[in-house]
Amino acid sequence: MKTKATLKNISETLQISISTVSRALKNHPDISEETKRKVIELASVIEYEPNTHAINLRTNKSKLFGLIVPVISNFFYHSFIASVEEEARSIGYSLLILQSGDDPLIELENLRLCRMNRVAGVFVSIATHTKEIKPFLKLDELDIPVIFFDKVPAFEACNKICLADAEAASLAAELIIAKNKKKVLAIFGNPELSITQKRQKVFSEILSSHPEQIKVISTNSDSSEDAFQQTLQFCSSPQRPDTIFSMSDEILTGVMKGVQKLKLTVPTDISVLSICNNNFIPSLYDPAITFIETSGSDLGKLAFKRMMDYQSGKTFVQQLTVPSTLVMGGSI
Amino acid sequence: MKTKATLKNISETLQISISTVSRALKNHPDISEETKRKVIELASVIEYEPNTHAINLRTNKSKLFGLIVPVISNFFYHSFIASVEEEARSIGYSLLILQSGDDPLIELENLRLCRMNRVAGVFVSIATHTKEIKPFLKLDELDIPVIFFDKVPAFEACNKICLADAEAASLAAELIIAKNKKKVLAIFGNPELSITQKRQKVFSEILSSHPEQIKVISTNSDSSEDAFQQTLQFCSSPQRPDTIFSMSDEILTGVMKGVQKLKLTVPTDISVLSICNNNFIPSLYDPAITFIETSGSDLGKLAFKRMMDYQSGKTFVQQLTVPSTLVMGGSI
DNA sequence: AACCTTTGCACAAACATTTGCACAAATGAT
DNA sequence: ATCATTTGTGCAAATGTTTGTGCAAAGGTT
Repeated sequence: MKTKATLKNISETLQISISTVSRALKNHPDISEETKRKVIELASVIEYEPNTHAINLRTNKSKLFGLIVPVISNFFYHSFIASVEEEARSIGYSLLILQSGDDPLIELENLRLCRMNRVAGVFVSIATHTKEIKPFLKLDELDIPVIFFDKVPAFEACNKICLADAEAASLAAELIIAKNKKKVLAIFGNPELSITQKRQKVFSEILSSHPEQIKVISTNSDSSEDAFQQTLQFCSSPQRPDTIFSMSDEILTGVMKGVQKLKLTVPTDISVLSICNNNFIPSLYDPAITFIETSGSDLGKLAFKRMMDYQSGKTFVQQLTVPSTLVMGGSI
Repeated sequence: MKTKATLKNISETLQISISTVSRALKNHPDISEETKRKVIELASVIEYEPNTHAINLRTNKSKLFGLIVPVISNFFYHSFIASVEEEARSIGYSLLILQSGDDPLIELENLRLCRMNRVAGVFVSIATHTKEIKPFLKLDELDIPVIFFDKVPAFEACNKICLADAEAASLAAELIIAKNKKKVLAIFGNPELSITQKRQKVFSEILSSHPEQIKVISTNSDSSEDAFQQTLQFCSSPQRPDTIFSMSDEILTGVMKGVQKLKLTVPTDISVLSICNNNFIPSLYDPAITFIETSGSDLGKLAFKRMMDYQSGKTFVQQLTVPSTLVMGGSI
C-alpha cells in the first residue's frame, strides 16, 4: 500500500512545511526556485492530486453544476445535457445529473442533494405538476444560482431560458401560407402545457387571419401512438388534408408512421412540416422532413452562458429566448 | 444574511459541544432525550443539512459514481444512464456524468476528475481508440471499482458487462433461416470494433453452414448515411435481396431511409431485421421492425448490481453478459 | 554599527464533521 | 464510607487544503 499523495506527505518527505509545499505547487513567488523544483518533482513522482473534498470544504463551493430534468431519455434533454456538459468540462466543471421522473417530490429530494453538495449552480427543467417553486428560490438565497430552462415556472421572477415557442409556430404557419397549402391537419401536444398553448394559439391566429381561406383541423395528442391514430383517422379518405403540421419530434414520429401505413408519398400525396429539436428525427425519413429547429444544444449553450454571467456576479434576473430556424427538407 | 446551519452554530446557540450535537442528530444512545429534543428542534428550525464536503473529506469517499461515455446523445447510452441514475438515486448516490467525445485524452482527463472527486466507483464505456487501460486499473488500486460496459477493453482482467453480441447475431441468423429467406444483405458497423467482429463472424458462420444455400452479401458501414447509400446500391435492381439485416439502430435508420426512397414495401417487397437497443427506432416504422433487443436499460441494471457487489467487498473480477431477446414486429 | 528591506519559509487557524477517550456527576452496591 | 458502574457530555484529533501573519537570516544602505 503506497502512502496517499497529500501535501502533508510531501512536506514530511522533503522536511519542509505543508504551506511551503502548497505554495510551491501554486508557483507562489515567496518560494525559491530550488524548493519549487524539488516539490514539483516529488509531486509528479508520487502522482499528487489535490483532494477535491478538502478544497470544497475550505471554499464551501464545488466545481459541480446540478442538472435536474424530468427524464434523460428524451429527444430534447440529451442534446441539452451533452451541450452543457461540454461547456462545463471546458472550464473544469462537472455535471451532477438528476432525474425527477416528473415527480415534484423527487425533484425536492434532488434539490436537497444539490444543496448538500454545495453545487455552484443548478439547471432545472421542472416537473409538469410542480407548483411550489419556493424551494428553488431558496437556493438563490444561498448564492446558488438557479437557471430554469425549457419547462419553466409561470410568473415568478427567476432566470429562465426558453425556446421561442411562438416564433417557431409562426414560422411554420407562414411557410404553409407561402407554399399555398389549403387544408392543414395540425397536431399539437398535451393541451395543458404552456408550450402547447402558445404554439397552438399563434399557429391558429396566423392561419385564420390569412385572407385566402385555409382550412385547419387542429387537434391534440399526448403520445406518438395517439398521433399515429389521428393521422390514420384524418388522412384515410380522399378528402385528406394536403399538409400535416406536427408540434414536436414525438408527434412527428406518429404522423410519419401513419403516412407509411397509408402508403402516402411525401410531398406529392401529402406535405409534412414539424417543429423539432434537431435534425435527428426529420432526417430519418426520405425525403427529409422540413422542420423548424428549436435546438436543445443552443439552449444549453445559452443557459450555460447565463450561468457563467451569474457566477461572475451579474445577478440580475432575466428571461432569454433561443430563436428558431427553418430547416428545409423535401417534405413540403 | 442568516448564519450558516452547522453543528458548530447549533452548539453555540445551545451552549453545548459540537460532538453532542452531532451525536444527538444521529440519535446516539449516549445523549439524553432532553438534549436530543432541543437539538433536533433547533436543527429543523434553521434547516440544518450536513455538509457533504466535510463528510467526504473525513471519510475520503463520496456518494458519487463517475460515468464516462463517448457521447451522451446516443441510442444506447441514455437508456443506460437513465437506468443507472435511477438505481443510484434509490440508494442515495448521484451520478457524475462525463463525455469523452470518443477522445482518449479527454477520457484520461475525465478519469482524473473521478479520482480527484474520490468517486465511489466508475462506469466506463471506453473510446474507440483507447489502447492504454492502465490508468483505469490504477483506480482499482485506490479502491475505486471500475466497471466497463458495452465498449470494453479486449483482454485484460477487469470487470466487464457486455451485451450478448454473439447470441444476438445468432438469433438473427436463425430467424432468417426459419423464415426461409434466400438472399440476405447484411450491413454491419465499423469492422474495427470487437462487437462488429463478433456479430459478423457468428452471423456468417451460421448462415454459411446451413445446408440450404443462402446467399449473403456482408458489408460494413460506419454511419447511417453510408448504410442508406449501400441499401440503395444493393437494392435498386430487381435481383435485390429478399432480406436486409442491420447490426444496429444507427444502421437500421439508414436502411429504412433507403427502403423508403426505393418505395419498397415491408415485408412483401423486402424483409428487414435488426439488432437494436430498445424498441424506439424499430417502432418508428410501419410495420414495426422485428429486432433482437440488447437492452441498454438491462445492461445498466446489471452493471449497477455488479458495482454494489463490489462496494460491499466482493472484489472478484468477472465478465457478465446481458441476454438478447427477439422482439417480433411485422417486418419479416 | 545601526537600521531597513527582502527573501524564504513555518506556524496556525479555518472549513464541518466524526469518534475514541476522558471525565465529572450521579447512582448503586458492598 | 468506599468503590464501581452508569450516564451524559466535552475535548481533541483527524481528514487535506489555503492563506494571513510572523520571523529569522541575508543583504543592502546610511
